[in-house]
Amino acid sequence: MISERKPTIFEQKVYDLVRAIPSGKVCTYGDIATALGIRSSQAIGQALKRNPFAPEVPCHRVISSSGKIGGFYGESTGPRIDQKIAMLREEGICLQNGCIDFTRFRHSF
DNA sequence: GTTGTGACGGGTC
DNA sequence: CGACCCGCCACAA
Repeated sequence: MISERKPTIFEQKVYDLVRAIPSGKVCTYGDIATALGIRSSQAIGQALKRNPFAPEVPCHRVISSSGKIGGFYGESTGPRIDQKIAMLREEGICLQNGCIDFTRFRHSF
């Protein structure tokens, strides 16, 4: 059981944006942060990491601006990352040497 | 109330 | 391209 805390307006906005990402598309922390009007992508990671909407919010569609997967879904930077990559592939997203070619899959808010 | 840290980004060196 | 610093939000101790 995950510790549920009261999601702040900020988090709710993050979840809403991430949830709005269509299948086969991805987005970066910076995009979300900018979309929310802030400059802190860390807060995005916090919100996603704390995300009480696990499968509801496709955190795996949120990646670093570097194209790296970062580390979401479950514990943290672990074997689940591979599962996420496989899932992204299923959605039509290709991995370039461990990096997502978000240049072709970047979602526009 | 203060401090430190975190799934980060961007700019600068 | 790698390393360092700053910024920014939320949460735990």
